[in-house]
Amino acid sequence: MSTTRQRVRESGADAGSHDATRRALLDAAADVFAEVGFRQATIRDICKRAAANVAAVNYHFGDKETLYAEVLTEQSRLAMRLHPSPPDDPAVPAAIRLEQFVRSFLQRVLSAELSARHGRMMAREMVDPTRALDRLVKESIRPNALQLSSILRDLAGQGTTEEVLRLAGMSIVGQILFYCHCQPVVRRLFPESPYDAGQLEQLTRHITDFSLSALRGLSASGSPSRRRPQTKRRRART
Amino acid sequence: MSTTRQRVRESGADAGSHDATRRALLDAAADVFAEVGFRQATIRDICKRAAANVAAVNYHFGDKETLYAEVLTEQSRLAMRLHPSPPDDPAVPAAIRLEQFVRSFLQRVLSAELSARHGRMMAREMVDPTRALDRLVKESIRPNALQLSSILRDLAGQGTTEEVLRLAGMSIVGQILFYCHCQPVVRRLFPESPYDAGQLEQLTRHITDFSLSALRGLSASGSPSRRRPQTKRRRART
DNA sequence: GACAGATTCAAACACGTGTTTCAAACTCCC
DNA sequence: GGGAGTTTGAAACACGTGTTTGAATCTGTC
Repeated sequence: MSTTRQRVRESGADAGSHDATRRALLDAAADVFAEVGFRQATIRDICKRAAANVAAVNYHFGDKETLYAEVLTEQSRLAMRLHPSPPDDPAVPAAIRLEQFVRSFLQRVLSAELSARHGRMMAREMVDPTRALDRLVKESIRPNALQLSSILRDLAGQGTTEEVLRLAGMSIVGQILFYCHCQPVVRRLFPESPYDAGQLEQLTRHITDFSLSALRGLSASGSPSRRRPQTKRRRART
Repeated sequence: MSTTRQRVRESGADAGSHDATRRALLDAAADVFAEVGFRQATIRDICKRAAANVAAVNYHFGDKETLYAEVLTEQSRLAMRLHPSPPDDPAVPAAIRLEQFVRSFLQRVLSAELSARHGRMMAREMVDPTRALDRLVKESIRPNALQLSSILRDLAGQGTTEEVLRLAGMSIVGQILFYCHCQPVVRRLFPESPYDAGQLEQLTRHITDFSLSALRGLSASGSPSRRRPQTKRRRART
């Protein structure tokens, strides 16, 4: 088992032991935070993996929370750099842009080359937020939501209200995040599910098709939301 | 601030102080586990809310994990009793059964009268599983998944493969769970979102419409999954 | 009322946590 | 090579954790 520190130091680019230790800490911390979350992660575990002393975190970052914040933004930028959202190019058909949006989103949160670190950390932030969530929303979640809105606006019919667009956006993001947030359950329900690149591509196509098909139907059924008179609310009677 | 214990004792039905303490512990534990999760919850906090001694948990339940397991199944059964899944009645149109499935699911995980305890605990189990997850999958998640499959089988066209049914099911559950798992984000993106009974009903209708519309499209487009030749994989450039 | 058993209680135990301390080792520059 | 400044290291600190202990109190029964 080679420590992160060794990997960093052997990989050349050793700009002094200060930066090497800092790098090793960031890498080890990314693994640990993704595996067990901010609160459950221990500085001792991180430092052991980075082959650094327990005091290293406080020396280089001040405290655990600052280290976490740096890891979070670094992983977020890394994921966005490796799998960027599609450009907002009006020349590209909106359906294609939606597919690209879904694909890049899925890859950011699930692709193996990132060990799904970003996705796991995001999932934890949503279910069990830390003080870092506000910045995360501002810097990466909200921009993403706005981009999806813009794609959906192009896709939907003229009469579609902002509210329907918002709901449709959440339906799409919900489908994507399901595979990220519920991975332990999906693996138990469908043990044959590989969660590899091939399946990611299959998921991309399914979510895109499912959502495009849904949007076509919603546009076709027109704007009035007063439909379905047959079902009164809550009339289950066994 | 009245403690759970007081509430229990004042509410009559005091079948001896043993059972009263046990009940108070279960209630307090449900609140705490839902608020901060199994690992972050402390026995001292639970006992303080239950107005019981620190040793009470070990005396009545053995240890923290056993208490957690009991809370989990109790809350799960409570949610299922208050908002049961629709019966598998072939006389009811599948579209209606889907709507009832979505509504009861949303109510189980989000409705205020349960303080969304069940939903929060489930969300935590999925993102950060404990040893209780296996039983949860076996006793409540898998049966639910099977019921959804049965509804979808009735809804989809004849040629629909098991795999497409599975994917569609996950698309639907993903939409439902999004509002549960991502509540902190949704509240930040849309501060006006009330998360009340009215919105639950609106969500029920949206998710049902969206999904029915999607399924109609998928059935119509036929079984062959080899479509969309125009987009080669990963050709983003820029 | 007295006794056995059940229940509660304050205190303690053993351990793990984030953080701090300060001396030792190292680095860099002259 | 020496010394200032940086970085590391082992140890300790203060606190919070789940669990245990054994005495005190309560409960029901004769």
